[in-house]
Amino acid sequence: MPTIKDVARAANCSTATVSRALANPEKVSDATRQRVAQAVAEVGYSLNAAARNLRRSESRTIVVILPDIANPFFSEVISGLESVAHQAGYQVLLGDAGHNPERVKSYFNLVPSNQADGIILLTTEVPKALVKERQADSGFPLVVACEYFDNLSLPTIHIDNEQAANRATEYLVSLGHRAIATLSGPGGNPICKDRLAGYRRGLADAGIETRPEWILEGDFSFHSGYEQGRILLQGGSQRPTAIFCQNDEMAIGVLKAARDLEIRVPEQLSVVGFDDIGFSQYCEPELTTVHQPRQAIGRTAMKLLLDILKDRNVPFDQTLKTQLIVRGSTGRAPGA
Amino acid sequence: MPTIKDVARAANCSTATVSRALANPEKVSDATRQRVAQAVAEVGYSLNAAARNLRRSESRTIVVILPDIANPFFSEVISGLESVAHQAGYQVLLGDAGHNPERVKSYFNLVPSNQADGIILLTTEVPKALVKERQADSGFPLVVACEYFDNLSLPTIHIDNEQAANRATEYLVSLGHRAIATLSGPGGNPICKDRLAGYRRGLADAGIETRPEWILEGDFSFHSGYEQGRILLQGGSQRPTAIFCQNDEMAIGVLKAARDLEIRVPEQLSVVGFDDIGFSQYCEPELTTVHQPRQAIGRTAMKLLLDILKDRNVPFDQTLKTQLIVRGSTGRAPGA
DNA sequence: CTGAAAGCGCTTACAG
DNA sequence: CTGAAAGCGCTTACAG
Repeated sequence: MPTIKDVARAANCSTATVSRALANPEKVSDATRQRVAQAVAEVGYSLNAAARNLRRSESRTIVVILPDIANPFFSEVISGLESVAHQAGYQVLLGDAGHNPERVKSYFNLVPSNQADGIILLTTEVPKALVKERQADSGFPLVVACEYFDNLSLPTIHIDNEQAANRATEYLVSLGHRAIATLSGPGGNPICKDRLAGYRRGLADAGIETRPEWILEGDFSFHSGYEQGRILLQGGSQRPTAIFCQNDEMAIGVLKAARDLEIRVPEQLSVVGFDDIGFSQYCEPELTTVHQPRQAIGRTAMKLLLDILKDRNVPFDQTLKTQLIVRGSTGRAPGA
Repeated sequence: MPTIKDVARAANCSTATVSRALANPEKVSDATRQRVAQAVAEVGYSLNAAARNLRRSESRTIVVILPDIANPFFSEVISGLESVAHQAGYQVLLGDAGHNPERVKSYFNLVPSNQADGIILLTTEVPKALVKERQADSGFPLVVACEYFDNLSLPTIHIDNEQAANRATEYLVSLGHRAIATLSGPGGNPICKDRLAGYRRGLADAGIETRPEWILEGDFSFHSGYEQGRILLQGGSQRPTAIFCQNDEMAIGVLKAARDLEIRVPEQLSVVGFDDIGFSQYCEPELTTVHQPRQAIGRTAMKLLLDILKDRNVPFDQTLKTQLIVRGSTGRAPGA
């Protein structure tokens, strides 16, 4: 591989000048700049990033840690993250945590090892100690998005999960439903607790008592939605007329369970999801769901991290707006 | 950040010894190894990867270029790629091409700039010149998977697209269908041409003439499946009784078009997809489709690339097996 | 088994 | 506007 020395020789100048011509063209005369450009082409030079990173002690790389690359929720968040990063001259390294704490640890280690300048965390399924030592005052460039940690001080981009879940529940109430079940995500997750709280408040405000057997927990997968949906729909004396699911995949699993049990949606059962993934418009019936501004979440999170890296004074956390999208999976309660 | 010097001081030895203790523990005495380990913990050392990369001129990073991160087909391929890479001590940098040739160029540039050791290409939507100069004999470590380039000599992992499409078509014929349409992916893509060829051969072998108006092209999205599905299903004098789609998302779009037009699947229309994405079991009805061994494709591709990097003698390209999965979206032809 | 020393390819403060 | 030189933090061939 040709190095900066080869370019300098070909351009008949020093390596310092080549470096300047490439990184700060305005610090160099027109003639020199042109000679260098030509020499670069001539010898087929490309800058050795390892050397630059070592010298500058920065990598212009941001690591984004995902819980699971297969989750369709994240694709648009990533697209938002990447657009801002690339514009600012940063690359994005996507790290799939794959429910593996060791892997997460090794992604975090990319920062002290000078392979990444900062981290965006899209999951809270990480060793707690790892994050505790890296709160805002530690100087570790870390931004959390989509989810958040209880009782930790970390810059975070999120939505108002309690409010969004509450609106969804209120909407079901407004359709005359009173037998409203819910399917939560993993119970330890703060956003799941918030969504559950929003559901509870929605029922309480309508004077409806919650039933423990109508509050089930899944793991955000199609499959768990299907399994828990079957339990809700064929168990016990009374059947719910509506189910609020904490994400779209589980809601789509519930739709399938209803189909298997020959329960018609929305005539006999209303189903609401959360996220508005692309697929929610292609299931049968189309899914009523809470739309999250996923692009914007990604863009805002990356902006925040880049601002932190530049030591700019930035808003510590930001809450973005959601919107309930009404489609075919919800209707008036039977007999209402 | 503490450096190797700080560790050497704390362990009362040279930096060379520290380096050895960390990278080749067997080259160092037990006592020294322990002193170094303790010193590392004491000063909170972590190796500067930029310095190591510069010195070794390798990055232990593989870049995987995806056409579009939102495409659910790739998640499992990636998981296969990552598992092999991590085991071998490599990281994976996922690059979203986003239909942007400039971005692809910059990903390729990571290799000469010493930020990546090799590239795995999961799309052929890249500037042709970029690949032409990097064929097998160029020494550029590049492996293509899932897709391939016509007339270029590049190590490739793929399936037999012609055969898989042919089997799917034969299956429809065996159900008594003779009015079989197809929905292709982007026509310039070699794998799409192969699948189309398999379809044509299936019809020819059954003595059925192809009809140009029954060979439509989409872009692999839900939406294009829906649009083209409507055209196939409401156009002209005769309606096809079966549609073979070149991926699952388009097939799911076709299912929706059929629903809108009140055409019952599979009673009045059979639909076959390709890929077997997770969603194909949760649409209504469940999709008959060609299963691709996505994990295995990923694993095999990464193994091949790592072998190439180690200069091992390796099979140049490998074809993995597919399987037709019969589900609820196909049935006997009406009146057959 | 260990150390002194060279060198990977850049960038940048300093001097002119 | 340009160059000489130091130095970023490692690894490794060489010598002992």
